[in-house]
Parts: sequence; structure tokens; C-alpha cells
Amino acid sequence: MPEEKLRRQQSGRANASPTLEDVAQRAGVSTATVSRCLNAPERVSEATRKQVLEAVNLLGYAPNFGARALAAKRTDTFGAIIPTMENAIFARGLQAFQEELEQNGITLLVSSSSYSPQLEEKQIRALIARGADALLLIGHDRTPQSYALLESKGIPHVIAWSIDHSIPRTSIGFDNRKAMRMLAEEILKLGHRELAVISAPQDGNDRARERCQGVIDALIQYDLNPADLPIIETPYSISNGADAFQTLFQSRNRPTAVLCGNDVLAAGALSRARELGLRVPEDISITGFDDIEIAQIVSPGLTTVHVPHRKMGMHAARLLVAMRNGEYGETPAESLELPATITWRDSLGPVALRETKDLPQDR
Amino acid sequence: MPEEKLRRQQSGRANASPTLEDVAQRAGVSTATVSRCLNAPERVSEATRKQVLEAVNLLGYAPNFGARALAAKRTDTFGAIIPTMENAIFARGLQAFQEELEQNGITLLVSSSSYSPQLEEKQIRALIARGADALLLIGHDRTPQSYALLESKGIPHVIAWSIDHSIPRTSIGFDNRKAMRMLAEEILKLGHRELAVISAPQDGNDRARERCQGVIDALIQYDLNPADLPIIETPYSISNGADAFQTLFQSRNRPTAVLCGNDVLAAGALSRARELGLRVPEDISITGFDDIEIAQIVSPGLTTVHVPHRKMGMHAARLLVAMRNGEYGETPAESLELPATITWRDSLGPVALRETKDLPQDR
DNA sequence: TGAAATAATGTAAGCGCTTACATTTACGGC
DNA sequence: GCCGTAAATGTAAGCGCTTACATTATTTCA
Repeated sequence: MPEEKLRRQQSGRANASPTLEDVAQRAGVSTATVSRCLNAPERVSEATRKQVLEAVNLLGYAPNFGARALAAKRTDTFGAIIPTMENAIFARGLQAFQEELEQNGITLLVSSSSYSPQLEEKQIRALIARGADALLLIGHDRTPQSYALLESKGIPHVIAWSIDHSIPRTSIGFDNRKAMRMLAEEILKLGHRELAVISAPQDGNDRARERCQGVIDALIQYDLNPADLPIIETPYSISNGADAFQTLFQSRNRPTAVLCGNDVLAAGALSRARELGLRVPEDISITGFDDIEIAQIVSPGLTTVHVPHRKMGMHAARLLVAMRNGEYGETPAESLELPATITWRDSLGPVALRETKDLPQDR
Repeated sequence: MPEEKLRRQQSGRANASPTLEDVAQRAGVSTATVSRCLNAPERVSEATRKQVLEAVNLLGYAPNFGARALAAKRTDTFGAIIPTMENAIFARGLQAFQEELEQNGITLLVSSSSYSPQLEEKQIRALIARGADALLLIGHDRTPQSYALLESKGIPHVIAWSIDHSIPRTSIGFDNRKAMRMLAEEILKLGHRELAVISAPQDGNDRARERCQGVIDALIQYDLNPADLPIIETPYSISNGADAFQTLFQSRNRPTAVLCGNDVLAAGALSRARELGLRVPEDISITGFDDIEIAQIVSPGLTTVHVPHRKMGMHAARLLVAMRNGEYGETPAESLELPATITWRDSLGPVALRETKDLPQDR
């Protein structure tokens, strides 16, 4: 036994964590036996196991994760990098993801990138360094280095909240563009012709981009000019949604329907609309995207695109576990598209036959 | 050089991560130099440093965290265990916490305990095993084993979102009881005498318990019988808040004011009230707690207790960093109490002079 | 110019664990 | 009782990194 270690044990520093060796000594067995006892109990006799467990409890032993990972070359840890924890967009999906992982004895490490590809790259690096066996990522926009990193380390990963069949990369989610187009068509069907959108910054956010593209698709289908579509980009937050709404409302071409890139923005828009004395949907229609909890508590309830959060999370977890276990060999697993549907509430109505001057003016 | 390693390098498995040694070899220096280059650049000459960095980039080297932690005995990683990520209660505080840590080059690991002390104990163990240098915990209720663990490993930790001067343990937060009492007094001052509360389950949640106690305190001050106070316990969620509200509303002693244990519950109560055809606050008053974003977007806006989320997070981080750096020696750092205030919006009003039969009945 | 001081680098011993392989023990069957 | 087999346990070699200590190169100054 090394001297330093010996000294430590003699002086009995209570503070330092006991090691496998301490346990072994206490139980009167070798470290190998203790290790087996913890990782493959069936390979150890009843009697010894009892002894070892006793020693473990007595000493309050907890294995050192780093050492274990180092030796075993696998951590049973997955990582997830989401753009933000601030609002609930990803919370439910992540929860499902984590529950499914837990079933498989896997721990989840979460970090958030604040919608910045650079930051995300850093996080990927950090998670890999920490030994993440596999990664959950949101959307397709990231630095080439990020992909290179993933590739070169051979880290299984799936991309959620977005899907792109043209890319040979397993993703699991829904078609943002199609979903938003569907909603936009409903709006057009209700007679609206003056649309506007409040979106998250499109740069580095393929979901936002796709959603905008979706309304453009619908516009084109109705022979309207996409160039006329006002799009305000602003980070997801209630107050930003409110401000953007006001800008739109005060502009020359006041829209009759405002499509928001997500429910948080829409909630902001809605409350500002109310503050401005507007009735929704009689005076103006507002829609969201995501169908998170706040969509149903604002009033009027938000008509929005329902995203299969939990399903995405669960499937992503299963896929990732399978990939980690090598069930797909070298070929990437197939992507999985889940349907997004419209949840009808009350914030969207038919366009009003009205004189613009009936509306409250703000000058 | 060990054989296995040699073989690997010869066969050139591109997949495995390059190690310090690979970099060293490539740069033609020793591993020690590479290590220093990364951890204490000033101790290496300009020229070598350049060479090494080049090799690092070329190889896409990223240090193995576990190995580093094992050798250096510190991880620059803090952990935080919050009860839930599902709603936004802890999001803002956590964000501030994390921002402050980042300033100090510390990475944050987050996990959630679902309000279960048992689960929390597991998480503490996991975080410690992962080498967390320090921990942020919420509230005082946890298993004795959890505390024992923290104690025996000598892990610096602070408790946030709650404060208890009677316990020799550093906490940083506000006085839940006092805050709720303050709110309840305002309600009583407005003439309400029939109060009710919708709380989170009090077991294992000292914040919930303290808040309930706070309204009891106020009741006593007004010579009212606390035994008459209906308290419904239900997990934080909008729909639970709604259901609880309905139960209360349908009970014999219909309250004139409902105090909710947090804003999420209150938002649910509010929306159900509206569904039941009640006007808030004319027919019934509803209050929240936390002052998270949804408090201002529901209508009417929620009168609620404003909790200094960001301040708590930031101070907790600073304190923890100081503790980790040994600035407090053996004595625990002092607790810090921050003030909680009332944010007045529109969901609380004076008690109505009214006949009960004027209200919509639900039978 | 040379010795002492200083800066730069190298050597190698661990950190706490897992696991291939070696060794010991237990158990039947004849 | 002896031997073969299987089960239980032990031995020890790393995993990739940091760092105390040793060594070598460079600088400084009398």
C-alpha cells in the first residue's frame, strides 16, 4: 500500500470519502470482490455480499464516478442540450426523456445553450468530456465543428423538435414547416388576408425558420405576396411578444391575424392586445405554437399548434438507448416523424367585416 | 508504452478520443508539459505552447473529465437539485445561479427531485459521485441521511428558497411564513373572513408548510379559528389548481378569498373561476405566490408575493464559491435573508357585500 | 567567463475504479 | 478419497490525467 494512503488511514481523516479499498479492507475481501458486489452481485456469494454491503453502509461509501468511468469506459450518462430552461417549451419533453432514461438506469445531464450555436458547441464538448454516452440535441442548426466533434468521437446523438428527411442524421420530431403552414391555411380559410408573424430570431434556429417558411407556403398557395408579410424577430419572452405585437399593431398595414412562433410570444401578444383595448378574436386573431400550459390559461385560450412533447422525449430516449447499445451498428437509425396537430381554442376567429376606424387608435 | 495502447495507435482507430499522451507525442513534448499548457499556460514557453495548441487542434483533443477530476481532486462543477423543472418556479433563480457560476469558471449540473426527499438523497449521492464541489439545495426538508452524507464528505452546500435562523446551516432566501402572513393580513384587512388555501403537499416541503402557517398566524391575529381554514393539498399544476378551486367553491363554506401556495396553482384556480362564471375579484379573490411570468399574463393579473428569484440565485452562487474556496474555514457561512414583497395586481379585492344566492350555483 | 539563480521541461507516482487472468475453494461422481 | 468442473475470490494492470520532484536549459551578474 502506498505510503500516503497508509498515513491517511492511520490518522483517520474522517472527512475524505472512503474508497473501494477501504470497504474491501473493512469487509476483509479484495477490491475486486467489492467491485463485483456492486456491479454484478450474482457473481458473489451470499455471505460475502452481506459482509461487503455492511461495510459499504457503515462507511457510507459512494463510488467515485470519474474513476469508474475511467476504468469502465462508459458512464451510463446521457446529455441533453436545450436552448433554454427559462420557459416551459422543452420542459415536458425533457421530463419524458428523463423518465424513459431512468427506466434504463441512465442519468441525464442537462445544459442550456441560450440559442447560441457557439455556446452549444462548448456544451457538447463539456458533456463529452464528462463522458456522456449519447446526446440529445434540439434542431439542426449548429456549427460544423459540433458535428465534426460528434462524428469523430462516435457519440450517438439524435436531433429532436425538428425533422429533416434530406439530412442523413437521425432526428425525431415533427415538421415545423408543414405544421405552421397548416395553421396558416386555417387562418386564410377564415378570410384573413393581412397576416403578420412574430418569430424567434431565425438565425441558428431552424424551427423558427421553418415555421416562417410555413406561413409563406400558405400565402403562396393563396396567391398572396410573401414579400408583404411582416415578420418581427425577437427572443422568446412574454414581454417581447407584447412589444412586437404593439409594433405590428401600430404599423401602417395593421394585420388581422398575428401568428406567433410560440406560445410564450403569443401570450405576450394577447395580453398587450387586451391592454390596447382590443377584443380577441373579434378585433384581431392571435395564434401560438407548442401548446404548452400557458396556452390554456390565457384568455381567450390560445389556438395553437400542438406539439407532441412527451412522445418526442420518450422516443428520443428509446432510440438513443438502442443506439448506445449498438443496435444499429454503423448505420444511423431512421428518423421518426410525429404528427403535429392544431389545438383549437378561442384566440382565432373569422376576419371581421369592419371599418378600421372603429378600432381604438393610439395616437 | 503499454502494448494495447501501442496497438491502438498503430491501427489508427480514428474513433477513440485522443489522449494527453497522443497530443504530447505529436507535439514532441511530455504529457506534463501538455497538461501545464492547458492548465497553467504561463508556466510554459511561448514556442512550446504554440506547438502544443496546434497538436490539440489537429487532434481535436478534449481532456477526459473523469481522469482530470481523479487526478486533480476538484472538478469545478457545482450541483443544484431543484424539486421540479416542469414549471418556471425555479427557472429564473437557477438561471441567475448559473450565470454567476459561469463567471467563476464553474459548470453547473442540475437535477430534479420531484419533491421527493428519497429521490433527492439519490441525486445528492449521484452529484457527489460525479464530483460536485458544492451543492445548491432547495428548502430544509430532507432525509437525515442526506445531511449526514453532506456532512461526512464535507461538501459545501447552501439552502435556498427558505430560511431558518434556528438551524445552523447556511441558507439564503426569504421567510415564507412571514411573507404569506403579510399577504393574508392584507386580505383580512380587505374584509375577507372566509379564507381557504390551496397548497402544495406539505410533507417534505417546508416552504409549503411555512406558507400555510403564515396564513394561520394571520388568522390568529384576527381572532379567527385556524381550525376552520380549509386547506387543500395538491401538487403544483394548473389543472390541479383548477380542480382544487372547484372543490373549495362547491363546499359548504364557500370562501371569499383563496390563497394559493404558488402562482401555477393560482392560475389554475383563476381559469376555473372564470369557467364557473365567477368574476375575480368581485365575486371571489385569488392570490398567488412567487410572481413568475404567468402571474402577469393571466387576467386579471395575479396579486402575489414577489420572490427575489434572481437575487437568491446570484447570492447563493457567490456564497458557494466562497465556501468552496475555503473562505469560511470550518464555520458555516451566515445565512442571508432577502425580503419578499407583495406585488399588487387585480385578483385581490375587498370582500363583496352580497347575497350568496346571487352567485352562480352549480347543482 | 563562470557560478548561481531561474525558467522550462521531463519523470513517474498516484487518483479510485474495473476486469482479464490466475488462484483457490466447493461440489459431485465414481 | 480423488479428480474434474464450476463457482468464488484474489492479483495486478491499466483507464487519462495532475503534480511533486528531478533534470536540463537559459539568464543574470560579478
